[in-house]
Amino acid sequence: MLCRAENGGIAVAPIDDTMLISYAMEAGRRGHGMDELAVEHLAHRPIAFDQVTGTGRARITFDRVALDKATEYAAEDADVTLRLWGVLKPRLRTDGSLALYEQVERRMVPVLRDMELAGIRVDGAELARIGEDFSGRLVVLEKQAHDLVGRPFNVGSPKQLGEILFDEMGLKGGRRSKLSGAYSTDAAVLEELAAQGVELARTVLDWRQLAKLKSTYVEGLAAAIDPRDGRVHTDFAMAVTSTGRLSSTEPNLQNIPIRTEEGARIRRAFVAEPGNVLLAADYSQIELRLLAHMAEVPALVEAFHRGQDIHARTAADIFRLAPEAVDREARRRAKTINFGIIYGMSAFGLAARLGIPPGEARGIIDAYFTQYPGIRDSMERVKEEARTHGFVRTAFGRKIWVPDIAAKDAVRRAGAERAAINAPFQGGAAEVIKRAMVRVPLALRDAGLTGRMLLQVHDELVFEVPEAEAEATGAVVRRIMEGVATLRVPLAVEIGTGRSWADAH
DNA sequence: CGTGTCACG
DNA sequence: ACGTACGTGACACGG
Repeated sequence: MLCRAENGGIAVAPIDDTMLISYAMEAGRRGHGMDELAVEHLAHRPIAFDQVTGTGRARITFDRVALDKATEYAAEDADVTLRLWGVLKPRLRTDGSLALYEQVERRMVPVLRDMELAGIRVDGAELARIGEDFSGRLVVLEKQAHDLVGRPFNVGSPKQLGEILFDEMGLKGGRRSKLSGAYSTDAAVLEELAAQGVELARTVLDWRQLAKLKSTYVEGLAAAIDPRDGRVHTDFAMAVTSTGRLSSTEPNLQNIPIRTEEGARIRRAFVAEPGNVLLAADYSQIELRLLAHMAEVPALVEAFHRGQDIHARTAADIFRLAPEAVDREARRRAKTINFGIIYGMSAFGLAARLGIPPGEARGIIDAYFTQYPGIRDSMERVKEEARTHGFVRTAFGRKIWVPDIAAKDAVRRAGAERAAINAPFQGGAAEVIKRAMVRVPLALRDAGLTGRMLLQVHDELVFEVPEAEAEATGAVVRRIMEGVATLRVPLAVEIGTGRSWADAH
């Protein structure tokens, strides 16, 4: 990254970044780190960091590396970066990716820097209380599991559990994994057993949920609170995913629980500073809106313009029901198939999700494509584009490479076809929210508002704002987020505020 | 350190 | 006959 020195020489707003230049052109095709780019574009393998600092136990920090070695390493780093820039920068224009890079990706760097620096307040005392509660319940569940089996075992060991369920207890439904030959004991398997009345399965499911929440979130999050400000600062990665999405690490703040009551307690520990509220702004059904737009499906376009419940509308269309005849089950099935379409599903996959025979699932898919023929055509075009060029494009022109589309192995190839179908939706949504992210902070400043953008969770932005500014901030955020793209359907944003992240939904 | 599992969108 | 919905990251287990 080539940067202007500011803030004590810490890079904040790049002139250019070879990682992002590469990512703008070749997402999905390779990694974008300097070493990998140097091998690919300069036929040069840079000095390994491990080689300079030592490996394993011998590793030392860079400040203790001998000056001549440190100099060589650092100088090479600068040299390689400049040479990569000379090769890659001119390609952006001919590749057609210059606008994506300059107007979206590069402008995201200082935006994400501000978000990472700001962090979000997490109530450590509340996490501790949740942890105490979970610990007590885990002890009870563990004893219950041991009693059901008749002896102690490690509830957290899938291997031991599988052998108990399928060898000792002789239960049916044991699927052995291809690689290790171990029985699968994942949630789908245990839910099936629990439905058959196997008490141990429900106990383990409950234990697993609490154990997951306790180790990853209660303890992991508590350890990540910066004692200097009581806040958690994630690290957003801009060039990791194959689709244009961000990712978040150490800690990952893009997978904080919400779906269960126990999970929601964790999210309630994410709070605003006194006098402030958290404001959450979510794009409503953004991937389905992109589907309606890209496949030009008249019924779906109309439904979004009218503000209809899109899953209920789909249910009415494919099951041939009057709108008032759509019950919860029909809507649930339609919702599952709508998601399935976006994921490039198979009849088998849909059958597994709905718990129905594959033949019946096939019938539902046929009805869907009969009702919305534009979607079938659009999916075929996308697969053809992938086979012809090796990449697909989002509605805004980002190339997403799908190298496995040419794989000899049919299973890999089928997986690549599903990824190719999904990429324009997932990648298109990622671009919409990135465009909003570069505009919203400027718009807030222009409006004299002082709130800060803290988090992005794929279709959601989280802000911390003074209570008195909440309403005005929501109006600005909505205006920008809904206005960043003009599609055949409107973009809709749902906004909520509250003392905690859970309350903001 | 690979595998299984599971948290999110 | 096969394996089966897209994209991530973190943790525990066990060799």
